[in-house]
Amino acid sequence: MAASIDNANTLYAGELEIRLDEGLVLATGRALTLSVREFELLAAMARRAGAVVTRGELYNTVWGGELRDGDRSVDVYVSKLRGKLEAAMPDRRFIHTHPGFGYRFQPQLSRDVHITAPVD
Amino acid sequence: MAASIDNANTLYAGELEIRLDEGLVLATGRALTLSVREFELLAAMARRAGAVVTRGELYNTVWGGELRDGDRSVDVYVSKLRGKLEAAMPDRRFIHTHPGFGYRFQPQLSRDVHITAPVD
DNA sequence: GATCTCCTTTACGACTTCTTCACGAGTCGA
DNA sequence: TCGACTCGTGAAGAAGTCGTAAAGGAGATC
Repeated sequence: MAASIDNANTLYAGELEIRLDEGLVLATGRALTLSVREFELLAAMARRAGAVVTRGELYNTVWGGELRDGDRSVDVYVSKLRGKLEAAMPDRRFIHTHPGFGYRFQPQLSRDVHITAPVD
Repeated sequence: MAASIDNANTLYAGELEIRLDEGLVLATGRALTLSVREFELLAAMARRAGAVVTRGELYNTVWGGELRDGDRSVDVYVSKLRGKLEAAMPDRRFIHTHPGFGYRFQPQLSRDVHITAPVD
C-alpha cells in the first residue's frame, strides 16, 4: 500500500498530501487547485492506493449511481487529474492504466516505469 | 503553515502583521485602514493560514450564525480585502480561491503563480 | 439635518466546471 | 491487414460559481 493514513482526515501518497476535509491537495508542499470532481476522484483512488479499481467503482464512489454504458466521465477526469499532477510534479506518475480492468493509483518515479516495462 | 503566532495577540503572514487586540494591520510596516468586518475576516483567515476554509466557516466566525443560501457577504468582503491588500502590496497574493470549496489564505509572490499556472 | 462610513443585498458579467461527443492512437486476435 | 475494442484527450455547450460595482439603509459625527 503506497498511501498511508495519518489520521482520518489526511492521506499521504509519495509527495502528495490529500486533506480530505478541506478539499486541499499539496504537491511537495504547494497547493493544487482541483475542482470538486477532480478532488473526489483523487481521494477515491488514493484511498485504494496500490489496487486496481474499476471505472464502475470509481463512478459509484465519486458520482454516485451506476456507470452507464459509454459514459467516459471517469476517463475524462483521470486525464484532467493526470494533467494537474504532472504539471506540479513532472517526474512522477500516480495514475496507472490497466486496460480492460481499470486504474491503479500508486506514486512512482516516471523513470522507474521505463526501466521495468511490465510493472505498469 | 504560513502565518506564525508570536504571542496570542499578533499574527504574522509574509509582510503582513495583524495585531488582533488593536485592530491594526501593518503591510510592510504601513498601517492599513480596514473596517471591522474586513479586519475580522482577515484575522479569521490568517488564523487558519494554509488551510482551505469554507464560506460557511468564515461566516460563522465573523458574522456569527449560519450562512444562508445565496448570501454573498463573504465573497464581497473577500473582494474588498483583496483590493486593499493588493493596493498595499501589489506583487503579493494572500487570498486564493478554491472553487467549490472555499478560500485559502497564504502569502505568496504573484510571480510564483504565473510560473506554474495550474498549481495556483 | 447633512454628510460620512460601513454594512447588506442585489445584479450582471466573467470565469470555471461538468457533461457529452468526437476523433485518433494503440492493442489484440483472426 | 482488417476490424473490433479500449483508451487519451480536445472541444463545445450548458450549468454553476465567483468577482465586484452599485444601490439603499442604518448609525455615527459634525
